[in-house]
Amino acid sequence: MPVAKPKTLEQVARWFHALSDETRLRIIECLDDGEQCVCDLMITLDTAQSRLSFHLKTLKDAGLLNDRREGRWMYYSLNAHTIEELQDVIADLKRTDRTRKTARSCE
Amino acid sequence: MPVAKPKTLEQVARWFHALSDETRLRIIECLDDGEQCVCDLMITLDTAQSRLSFHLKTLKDAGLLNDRREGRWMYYSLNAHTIEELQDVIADLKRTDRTRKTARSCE
DNA sequence: TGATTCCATCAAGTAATATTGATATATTAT
DNA sequence: ATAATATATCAATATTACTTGATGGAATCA
Repeated sequence: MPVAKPKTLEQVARWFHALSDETRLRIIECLDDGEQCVCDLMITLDTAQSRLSFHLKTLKDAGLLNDRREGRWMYYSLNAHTIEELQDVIADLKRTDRTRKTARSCE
Repeated sequence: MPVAKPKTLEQVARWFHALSDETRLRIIECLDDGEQCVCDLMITLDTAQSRLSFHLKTLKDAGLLNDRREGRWMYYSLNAHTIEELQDVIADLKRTDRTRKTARSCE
């Protein structure tokens, strides 16, 4: 039986928080096609630069994105490792056979 | 090739927001063992009643929990269907072979 | 009926996040 | 060096979320 590595609730909550915003989900959709520089994301997402920068930082600080400088451009990409960890977290929720158990009665 | 059903970004963001709080993650951990009534969750999580009620509502409104009344007690349980949908969302992020693609150069 | 239990909801206060416009920094071009 | 470009960061404000204590409703008990 594979046992999931322990991840702190704090870390998991941070991941989910990073994913809890539509703009950031749109960023992730874009990056799913491969890495992109900020200038391209600005055009694709039609978003003000400082706003985009804020959301990229939020995603990066949560560990969901990698970045790479090339000249004046910053390229962002998805962090595949974190995404796998997230997948594990959700998979753990499905582990239990929920049909079997009901609560003990409270009376 | 299975193509994921479209889920609105708004809905997905709501799911992730519901999961972005440590208290709510702890609730979900508890419910992973089967349904529980609020009074038991209060004891297990050592949480004030109105606070717990707030977080249960947040999870329920997001579609992550089911509830059921039995006498004076409310029993909450995980919504397995939503969890499967969430799993699909994360799985979609892994779809792409990311090693292949790099951005076109910006110069 | 009145009292009690379980829970939801509300109001007020506080904290955390997001948006906007302005400024700063790094890199490259002239 | 000066100018231009790409991006980050800051400060002010607006918005959203969370916590707490109080109140209210529904179900049960005496």
